[in-house]
Amino acid sequence: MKTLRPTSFDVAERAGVSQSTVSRALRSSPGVNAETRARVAQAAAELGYVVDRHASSLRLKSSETIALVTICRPGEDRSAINPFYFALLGSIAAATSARGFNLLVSFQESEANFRADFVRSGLADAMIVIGTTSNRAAWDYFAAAQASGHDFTCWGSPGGDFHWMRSDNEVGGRLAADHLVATGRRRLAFVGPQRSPQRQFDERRDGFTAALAAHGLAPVLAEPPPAEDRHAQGIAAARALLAAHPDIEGIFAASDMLALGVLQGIKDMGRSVPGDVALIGFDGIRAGTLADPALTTIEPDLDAAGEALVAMALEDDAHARDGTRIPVRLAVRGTA
Amino acid sequence: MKTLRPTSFDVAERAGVSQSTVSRALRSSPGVNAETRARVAQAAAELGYVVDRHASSLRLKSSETIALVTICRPGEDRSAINPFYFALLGSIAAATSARGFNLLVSFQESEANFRADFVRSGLADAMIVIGTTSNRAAWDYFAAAQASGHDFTCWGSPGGDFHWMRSDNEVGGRLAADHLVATGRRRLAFVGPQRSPQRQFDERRDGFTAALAAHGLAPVLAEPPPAEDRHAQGIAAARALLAAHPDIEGIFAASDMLALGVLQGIKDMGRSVPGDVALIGFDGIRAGTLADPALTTIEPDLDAAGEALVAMALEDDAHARDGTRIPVRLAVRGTA
DNA sequence: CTGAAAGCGCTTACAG
DNA sequence: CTGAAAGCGCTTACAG
Repeated sequence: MKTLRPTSFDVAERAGVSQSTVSRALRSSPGVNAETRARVAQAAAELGYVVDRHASSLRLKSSETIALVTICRPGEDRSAINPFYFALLGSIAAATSARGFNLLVSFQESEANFRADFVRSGLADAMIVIGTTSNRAAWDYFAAAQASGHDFTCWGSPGGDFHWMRSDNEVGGRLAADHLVATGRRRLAFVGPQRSPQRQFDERRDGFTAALAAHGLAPVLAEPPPAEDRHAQGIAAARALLAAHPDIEGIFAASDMLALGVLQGIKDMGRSVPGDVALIGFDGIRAGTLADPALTTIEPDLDAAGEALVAMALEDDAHARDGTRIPVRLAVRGTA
Repeated sequence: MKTLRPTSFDVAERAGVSQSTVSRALRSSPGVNAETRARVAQAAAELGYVVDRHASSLRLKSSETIALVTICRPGEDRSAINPFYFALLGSIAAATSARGFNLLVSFQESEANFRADFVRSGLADAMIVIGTTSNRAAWDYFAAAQASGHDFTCWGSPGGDFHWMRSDNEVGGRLAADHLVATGRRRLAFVGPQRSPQRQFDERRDGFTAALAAHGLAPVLAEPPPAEDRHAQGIAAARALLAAHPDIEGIFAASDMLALGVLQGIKDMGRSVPGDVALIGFDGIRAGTLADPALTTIEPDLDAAGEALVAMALEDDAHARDGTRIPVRLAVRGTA
């Protein structure tokens, strides 16, 4: 029942001008008589005319869209994706939309749906890759894709020689250390992957350790045991940590999902938070504010992250070069 | 530094065939010699050739993409979007990708970025609209858009005469009631909007009420007071409810975000969960599993929801007609 | 300031 | 089974 979509020729006929004039008027090209322009706009509105983006993009060789791929864990249920990536997706969408661009999203997890040709097929002008760094096959695929000319920008430098953007992790680690020390905690621990291929967790740990060293302190470093997901890892890590070091007074967890598990683990061990043990996470995910008590965390400026990723992918911002850092802040809530 | 993207003419030259043959071979049209097809595929691979989607879509008049718009609260931070919608977005992405379609996403909140012309501009073959029902201006805009011929399918029937798909809310309400009664609770309450323009919350309440009536019981109906978001509403609602009805033994909240607030509110009143008060939510969001205790909830089958929304939007499933219900199940966790 | 025409890179009906 | 050619709906250099 769909009526044939009107073309610029239909608008031209109705406005009594040529098709070229319709195109110029609608793109607000300079040098179109104001009255003509109004007549065209009028006719277009009456017909419900909208420019065909395929014809337009084909001609202009630009689609004004960004492709965003989110790497998932293999077999992972979509609702189990780390909420941090959904929040990042939202901020990328905002930055994209602010430029009048469209956003194409793709969740990828295995050979069955790996894809990196969004730019080459003309579908997008640039590609951004975010998501879990634990999917080795996915990152190998994207490393190979880059080698064969598919360019992209990613979040968090998951190994490889990628263009990346990430939080100011070191400063975040320092903020966590300083806050814990300022509130009187001395026996501290860092819970996070110690041998991750990516640098993010290392940076958080190093910033934490360096700031503590300035106070003559050294944290216990706890590697979370393998488990179903970050949350489960956090629970197990906290239990083991408190069993081995009953005197721990403060914990800095490498991410909020891990921290939420640690929170549960601390409670499981019969300790109170923040009374017995203070806790600080990293990411600023919404679920942290819903925890009991609400999670104190290091929060990256997500709006800045979305904008910087898009700018860098589009290469239209000389300042958004490799290694730019997204500012973070300490969000003091209930756990520390 | 980007080399000119190769076209089908380049592939044709390299394979020693005509451009039309390249197109046929790559689209696996019938009636192409196997050996020719292999030679073309070979040449395409060597050149890193990928079909230009704009040229292809222009010709085929189909883009094989779905547009998904998510309505946000005005002024809402992207990370504050109800996680249920992110999960739904993920399942829609999965259903879309399973068909080899692309997904274009757009978060909209105010006049500044309302847009409904994805199909008319050729960018997408169909449009799905999800998100908060509390943004009146947005739904007025989409009602007007529909009136002027922009068709779409939405989640939850937010008023208007839309094509919609929603959970089997009544059954969900019944499951909650039966579980609460089966575990010995008699003094029960429903916490949720009573005068919402949309029917979803009413259906959950009605199912709950009807099932209780069969046991000769009637719930207290508590309208959450206005507050910043659903979570804050839940906290306030639980406090007021328990102050007015100290003998309440079980609560069914209209959504998980509300339930998470109710959980906090119950604790604030010095009651234990589920010891003193049992609690059941609705939606099955991830944050519920992170609560302490983990939230018992009514969980819609999101995979089915994504698939049904896409099928209905594409009108390629005779069974996915208006009014189809997505099955729900009771997920028993810690709060009831 | 406006119009006629070429061309973006495909797909497919029409010949052979 | 394969090729030459038309045409999808735009944008813009070229004339006027």
